[in-house]
Amino acid sequence: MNVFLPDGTPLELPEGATGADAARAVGEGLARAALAVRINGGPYRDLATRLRDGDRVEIVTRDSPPADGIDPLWLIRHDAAHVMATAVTELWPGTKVSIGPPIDNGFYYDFEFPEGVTISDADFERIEQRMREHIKADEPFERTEVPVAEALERFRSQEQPYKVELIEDLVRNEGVETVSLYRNGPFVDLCRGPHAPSTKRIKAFKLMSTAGAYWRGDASRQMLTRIYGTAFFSKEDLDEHLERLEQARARDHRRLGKELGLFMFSELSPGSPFWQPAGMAIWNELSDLWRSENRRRGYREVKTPILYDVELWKRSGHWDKYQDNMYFTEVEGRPMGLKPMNCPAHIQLYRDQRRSYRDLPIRYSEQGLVHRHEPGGTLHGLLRVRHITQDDAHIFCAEEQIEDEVIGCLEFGFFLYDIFGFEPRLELSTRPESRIGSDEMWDRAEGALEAALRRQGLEYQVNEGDGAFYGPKIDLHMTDSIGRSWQLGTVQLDYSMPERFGLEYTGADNAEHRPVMIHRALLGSFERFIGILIEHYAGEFPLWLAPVQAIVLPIADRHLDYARRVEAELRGAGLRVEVDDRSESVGRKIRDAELRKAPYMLVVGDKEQETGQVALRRHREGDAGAVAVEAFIERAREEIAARGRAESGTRGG
RNA sequence: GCCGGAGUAGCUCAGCUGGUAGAGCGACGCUCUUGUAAAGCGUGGGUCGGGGGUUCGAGUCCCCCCUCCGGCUCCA
Repeated sequence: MNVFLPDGTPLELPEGATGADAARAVGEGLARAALAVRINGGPYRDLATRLRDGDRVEIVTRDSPPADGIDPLWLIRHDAAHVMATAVTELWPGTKVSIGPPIDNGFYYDFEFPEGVTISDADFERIEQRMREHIKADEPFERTEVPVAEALERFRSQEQPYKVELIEDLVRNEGVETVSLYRNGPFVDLCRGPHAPSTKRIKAFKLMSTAGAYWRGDASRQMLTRIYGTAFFSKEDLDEHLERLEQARARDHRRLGKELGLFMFSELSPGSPFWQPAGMAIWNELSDLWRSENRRRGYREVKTPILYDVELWKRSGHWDKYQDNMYFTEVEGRPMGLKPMNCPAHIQLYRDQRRSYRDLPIRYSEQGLVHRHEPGGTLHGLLRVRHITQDDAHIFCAEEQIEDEVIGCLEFGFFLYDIFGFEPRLELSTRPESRIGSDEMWDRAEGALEAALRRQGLEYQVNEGDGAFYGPKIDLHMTDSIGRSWQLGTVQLDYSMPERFGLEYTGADNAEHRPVMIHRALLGSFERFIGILIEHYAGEFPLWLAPVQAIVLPIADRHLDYARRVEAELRGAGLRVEVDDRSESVGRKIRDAELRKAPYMLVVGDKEQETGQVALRRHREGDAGAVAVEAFIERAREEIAARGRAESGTRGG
């Protein structure tokens, strides 16, 4: 028979030839490099797949493009997961296996170890050693297709309940009659495939960490032990990956927060940052920006209490839906709760007067301090805290104003993100199972958000069932330095709260109408946003955000007076400036200023003192020559006004 | 909340099988007075996360709790 290579060249092969045969027919080199085969532009298939006359055949090697979400690395990571399961089940007989997929940057496998066995990274060496043996043995991955009954019998007799459950679900949900099994060496796994031809294709791998993981992601089910690993086609690629991880760790906001003296945490108030002066400088810049932009866009700033009679929370629905995450106390015998959200407070402001359609939309903004009892195991530096300062706003508007207001919120968000060079992902979250309000309300609310997104031509992903209990929302997500995704902004549409609190406005028809509420946060919270900023800039803030914008470095003690005069002048110009007055060498002062990531170092000695200048040094860029103090001030002011994106802000991106 | 790991000086960390704690950096003092990424010498500094227990004796072994780290679940 004849098959055709990607360039159209025909290749003559015997009947029943496989992808591997085709590769070998082309050349020994390709046969050695071959990982899988694509037939007629289809998905990756095992190299052992039989070809048919007239097939267009493409041999997948490490450099092949992905297809159907699978790429060459996916293959060997999938292989590595099987090999790891092989090693683990040999080392700890009786271990129950569940699933082991490739993921971004690696793979994992979830196991249930025999009673009394716990695994930690101290066991990795043993497991890796055993894996290396299997890889060296060059064991082929052999696919067999077996009837469901046979597969069930096999895994039941081996006491592998998770595999049995997976097969039963495949039968129930997909009506399958056969399942595929893959064997490598002594290990047979239920697996859809595909796999590379043999274990030897795994050229470099490393086990990374262990974790608990619920079976099927369900917290009410068995907790399994997950082992994460990664695999590459070469030792160099693996080393490069490890190096990248190391660099990412260096920009972890918790580490930089400590190094740069931005904030701290105390055991005395877990999940609640203590802001040092340097961190507060960043906070205040952000706050100024936020405040002036809100004002410009027709928001009026308010401030509301943090402690309320629980009656309020019963009325709002938080008592029923959110109690477990709230803090309660008693004041003179009266049950009170700390606010986890600002909306009921803003509703009180709305209700303080009768409202007319002429007043709408009413836009209240607040840097609202809320407390949420986040479970202990979920706290994470500034990114997941219990003490949260939201850049909150609530818009009360008429139904026909919704679309414009939602668009206004999104545009505001993009305006802010653009300053930092952020490109967040949008997600539309729809009605959750546990909710308040009628289906008809939810239809309208979801429809309005979708209409706004479409009108702006924005790309978004739908998260079914992920909405707030009172309404659907559009969320804006960002990724941190080690690839974890965090929600920043949110725009939420709410028909429920206005109803629960009986909000009204008088329409042009002189009848009472019900307003709609839009809940909106753009930075999300100051805490989280600053955490993301620290990682984004790797602590090297643009001038306008830098906690210390310039450090004056006198060459010798006799220049201290002049240094202080420069300091006073810069401070008078509104700059955050310090003098390094230690009796240290210039080299030392520069080194320390560099480590503090100060954008500007101003060296002053005899020459500068005589001429009224400073010797400028830009962070990371070295000596930039002498300039007059006034000229530096001018330059700094311009840079600050531009918010410095071009100067240094993009470095962290 | 769940699984696993960790908590020793301000920071980074050492401390073997139990015998009353150590380094580097920082801090402080003195000397040096310095021209673009670490001057020299010296001095302090620790209820070993907290509480119980075992032991003649606990940083070290056991139990409980707290906090942090990596995940999982959750994140209105």
